[in-house]
Amino acid sequence: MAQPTICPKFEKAISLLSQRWTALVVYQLLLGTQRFSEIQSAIGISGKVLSDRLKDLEKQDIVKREVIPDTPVIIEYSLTEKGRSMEPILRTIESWSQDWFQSESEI
Amino acid sequence: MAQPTICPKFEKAISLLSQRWTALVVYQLLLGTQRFSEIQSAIGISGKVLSDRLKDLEKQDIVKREVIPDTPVIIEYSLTEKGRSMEPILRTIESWSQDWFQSESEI
DNA sequence: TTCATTAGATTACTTTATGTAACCAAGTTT
DNA sequence: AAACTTGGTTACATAAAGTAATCTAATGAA
Repeated sequence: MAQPTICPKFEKAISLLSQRWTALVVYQLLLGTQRFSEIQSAIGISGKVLSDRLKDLEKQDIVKREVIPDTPVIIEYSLTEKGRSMEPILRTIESWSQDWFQSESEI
Repeated sequence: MAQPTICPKFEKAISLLSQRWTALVVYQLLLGTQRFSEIQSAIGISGKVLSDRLKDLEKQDIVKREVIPDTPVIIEYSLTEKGRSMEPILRTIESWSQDWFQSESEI
């Protein structure tokens, strides 16, 4: 029984998206350029994990990190073209969640 | 600075999809009803975690479990309507992955 | 000069998730 | 009875994520 193997590109995408916080960080940056602490307080992620995720996402060319010499230094994060290209994925999830999940108040 | 809070429905969907293996299990079941061992060998997941995931997905009404009294017993897993409604999400990820990821052989 | 402040990040440590491999149940064949 | 089968579970090891304290480098207050 030769199982059709799962496409490696698809697997890479899935493994990226199934890493905790990744999708929420990208979703948050769809709103525009943000600083470390803005992302942190918006999605409620710990500094340690946000730092890890942003490094991963930078390495994968999804997020761009820009250092602005001010005092204290300002670091701005934004989506690259590849990052922005993920918008349809997030929108599809968003719309599915509206159709199929109840809000707490409806329970 | 009142941060707009992230929608709870969306957060639920994201937390479901960012659980390792969940998306791949659903993707696999889009091909049709399958048995435990078929899913297992198709996506390379351990029995323990597959068992956990299927229980979660059943509880969330995404997967249906059917016991067929044969010998040894046959257990068939399939998607519910809610499960099938996730297809657009998987297809969007699939298409994004084709556009933005290199296959190993292209590196 | 010394101290406190700041944003971004790291470190040490705890808790949770996942992986591995051995084992179990119940019916069947040998 | 012993061995085989599928769909699990269990015990244990490793990896990932959470928490809280700490670091750095520039600056301004005391």
